Amino acid sequence: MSRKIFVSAKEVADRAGVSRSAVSRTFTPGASVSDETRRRVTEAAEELGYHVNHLARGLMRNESGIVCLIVSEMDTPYRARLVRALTQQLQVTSKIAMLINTDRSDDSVDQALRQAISYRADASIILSGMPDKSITDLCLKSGQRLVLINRDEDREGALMINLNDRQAARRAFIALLRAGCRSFAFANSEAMTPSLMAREEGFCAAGREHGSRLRWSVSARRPTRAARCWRSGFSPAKSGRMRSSASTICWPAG
Amino acid sequence: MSRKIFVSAKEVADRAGVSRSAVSRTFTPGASVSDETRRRVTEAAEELGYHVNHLARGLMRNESGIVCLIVSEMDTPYRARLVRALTQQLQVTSKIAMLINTDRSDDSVDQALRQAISYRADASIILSGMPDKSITDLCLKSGQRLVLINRDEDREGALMINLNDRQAARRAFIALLRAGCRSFAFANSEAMTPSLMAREEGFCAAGREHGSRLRWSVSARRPTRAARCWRSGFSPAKSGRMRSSASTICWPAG
DNA sequence: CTGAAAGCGCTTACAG
DNA sequence: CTGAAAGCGCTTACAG
Repeated sequence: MSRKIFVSAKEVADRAGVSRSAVSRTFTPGASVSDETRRRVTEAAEELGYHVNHLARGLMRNESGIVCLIVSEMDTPYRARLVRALTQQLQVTSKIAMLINTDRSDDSVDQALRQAISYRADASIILSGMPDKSITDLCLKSGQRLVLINRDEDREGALMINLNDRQAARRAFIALLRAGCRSFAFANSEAMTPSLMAREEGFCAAGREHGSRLRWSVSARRPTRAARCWRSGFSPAKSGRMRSSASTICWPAG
Repeated sequence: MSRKIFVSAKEVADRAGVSRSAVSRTFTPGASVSDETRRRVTEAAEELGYHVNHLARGLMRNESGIVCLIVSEMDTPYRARLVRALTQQLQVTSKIAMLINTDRSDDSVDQALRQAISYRADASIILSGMPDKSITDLCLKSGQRLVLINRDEDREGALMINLNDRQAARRAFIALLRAGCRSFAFANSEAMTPSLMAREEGFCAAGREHGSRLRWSVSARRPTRAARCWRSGFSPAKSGRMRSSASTICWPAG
């Protein structure tokens, strides 16, 4: 059905009147080839439209050049920007990004990692979800690097990149304060993940340090659930509920 | 440095007491293997953490399973959503997306396509920019499929997916009209690409068909350039300029 | 159904 | 610097 016929090194070698080895060397930075040989090979390759087969090269070099980006809901502003930045930087270092979408299903991330292994990715970067320890161990054991971004759980041997939530929330408060806001509300989810709680703590702490003329509230993600609510002085006051489906929002209520 | 040691089919074969062929067949849907052999192979593979090497498989099958997504500014809402939908659908059909970022530089898209060829992608989907004919011809000739999304230029042999700009702009007008808007403005870029002009035409045409009590204006993307401006009855009236850096905007001005 | 063998397109010591 | 040769991990006729 699909008869793919890319030109091979052999064809280039024949046209240039050299060995396949010479062709290979010409496309390997640092390999020893005479200028004359290189010239003839390059010329022949150009005429034929030759491109090194990265599948075969990866097989031999034991290095595919592929880095998997594992992410869910990637059209979210934060993730979209992250994915863009990552793919760009990857390209700068001559790597290439493979993008794998995950969903809410349990083994979604595990499946993604299995794909990464199948394509012998040099590394996998996880932006969403958390895979089973058994599969991450296999990756690590096989020599694949693992990068976890903003993941709560720990994975021995993986590179972890985490946001300092407490500090970030603190800065957000200061920024709002400087902008002239004097009445605040902080809406949080009831998921109570470490990240969410750290943000709340950071924001609250900063609030407390800056006087008591502030209105303060913490609410639930789902409006149907009762929400906790504090007012004035950053201490609980009266219950209320808010409409919000976003993960975490904080805004000046004044 | 990076000693990668993934388990191979040979190891699985040894542990299962069968030939490498049997292992290969077990992981090839539709291949003839006895239940007993399949069971032993599957078990051994599981224990060893074996995963078919897609690099090698792609080499033999002459089908990598890779589809390249070539796109610039992918964190833009429209593109981010498109990339997400594409990667998801690709996964459903057992393909995998390779993401390549392009920028404004001239040969950016050509380079991306060269990457696609190097990895022997089964297909390339171009969301941004337009590559040289020479390189697209090479792709096509090599048997790689090419999909162009919303590209103005034509490329014989490539699958073209285009938005019906005229129709879309028409619908936008109707939607605004139904929402109760009675005074309209249409801001356009001076780039005058076929897409932009088609949108303008569609919007204007719909406007004309719905009476003359409408205010109408077309402006330039760059506020420093003089803008064309029509008012009342959808005919040119008075020049003006507008502040806008967006590509195309239309909004009710009343 | 099964295994031995050839071959995919490359890289890399090895000997010249 | 250069080529012949071995080998990467797989698939697929081929003969049994």
